[in-house]
Amino acid sequence: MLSLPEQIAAQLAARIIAGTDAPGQRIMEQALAAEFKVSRGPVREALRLLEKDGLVTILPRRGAQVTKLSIPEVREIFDIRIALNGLRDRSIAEDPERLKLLPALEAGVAELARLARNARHNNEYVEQVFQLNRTLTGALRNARLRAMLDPLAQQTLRYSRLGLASELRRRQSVKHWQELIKAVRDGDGERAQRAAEARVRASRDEAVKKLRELADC
Amino acid sequence: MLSLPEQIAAQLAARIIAGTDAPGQRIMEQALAAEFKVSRGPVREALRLLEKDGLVTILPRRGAQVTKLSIPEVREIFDIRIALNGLRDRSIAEDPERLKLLPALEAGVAELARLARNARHNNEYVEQVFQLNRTLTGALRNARLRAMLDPLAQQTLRYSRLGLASELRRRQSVKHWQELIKAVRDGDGERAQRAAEARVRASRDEAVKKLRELADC
DNA sequence: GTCAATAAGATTGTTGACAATCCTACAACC
DNA sequence: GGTTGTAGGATTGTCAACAATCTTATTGAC
Repeated sequence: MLSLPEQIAAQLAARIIAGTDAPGQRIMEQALAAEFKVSRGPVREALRLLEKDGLVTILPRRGAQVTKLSIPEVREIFDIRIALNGLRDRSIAEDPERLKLLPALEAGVAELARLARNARHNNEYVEQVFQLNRTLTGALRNARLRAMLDPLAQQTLRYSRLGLASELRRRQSVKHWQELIKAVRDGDGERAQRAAEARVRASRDEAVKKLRELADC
Repeated sequence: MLSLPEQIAAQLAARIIAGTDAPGQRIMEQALAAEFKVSRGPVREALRLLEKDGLVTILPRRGAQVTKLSIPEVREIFDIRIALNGLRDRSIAEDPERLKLLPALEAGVAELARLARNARHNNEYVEQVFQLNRTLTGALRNARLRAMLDPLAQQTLRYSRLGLASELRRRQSVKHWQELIKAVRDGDGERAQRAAEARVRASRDEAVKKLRELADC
């Protein structure tokens, strides 16, 4: 059972990720309280929860707004993801119980490869990458690392879509995932780490490139 | 000017880090509200702030308590620090403006080397390491990484003290810092990253070892 | 003697009202 | 014309009371 603030936060998060609430848009406590039929207390707390995940930015005495990321900030988040996803995939590859994860991982990557072949499936492809990441993060023993990774993945989800538009990139990405599977199977932590780092780095570079192109328009 | 919740959070944080409030100790909103002569609202928010930094753990409907870390959890935090301090020191070594940082870094490490020679200075030594880390983190361009690193360093501060008791360890630690200086001077990001990883890894292993010894008593 | 049910007290969660601050529009002045 | 100062409204910050839930102590049955 989710607490009242958590329920409100979840609904707002869905809106923000879906883009219904645009970046930079102001969020007012009163309005949300009226909408959800609660007082401002739980709404305040929900906004604090979303701030922790980076989806909302709170300015003292000036309220909250949907987080608006500049290109350097998107890059920053990807940089952190490179390091932490590396640690994650290394931990998983070195976990004695990693073999239990392999079937799900293989099935997920097979589906990914299928989606990669057709550009029309770009959104499904990105969604599948997100699910694969959730699978891996969920298998993590380090609860703190999990708590840090989930919001970062969520924040970059919007921007990841931009970077995977080309077939070349999707094929390259699938290769990285297949490399990870091998590393996990062999229990080779270093290799898993390198594959993860390369994967997220490629994602970062493409996202930044696409954002720059969009900014020029 | 710090907001009311921030002021309360800062005072509580100081207490927790100093050990005045012991790990596992229950924290009650009412009591704090009376002590700080405010209502429970700001206190609630202060506790949420401390939870974000990991100093306090909030259990739904059961209040807050000073975070109590198990040995595996301490290890988890150090593991994350290995990855993120690596990224930090690499970023700094590759920063075009890194040379501005060198004098402070060199002075700090020289002071560290002086303190390392005498076991009586163990607490000052640990404090100096903490300050050096703050210097580096403060120079970081990536604001998000900074916001993640500061709480992690704070959380491990208590446990770092345990690991640096032996002269061998202190001397080894100084070596790692000197290696970092060289890497920063040369702009060698990879080398800086490796030095940082080795440094924090050694810190982790010693802290975990000492905690295990303490747990046996 | 141990365990379970229950009731009293304590504590967190929520609410609506009040206080402090910020933003906007308009007017006076240089 | 542009800038500064000043109301008015809007919005966040704080408070104290009430509701919901949890903890603890006690009682009773087995």
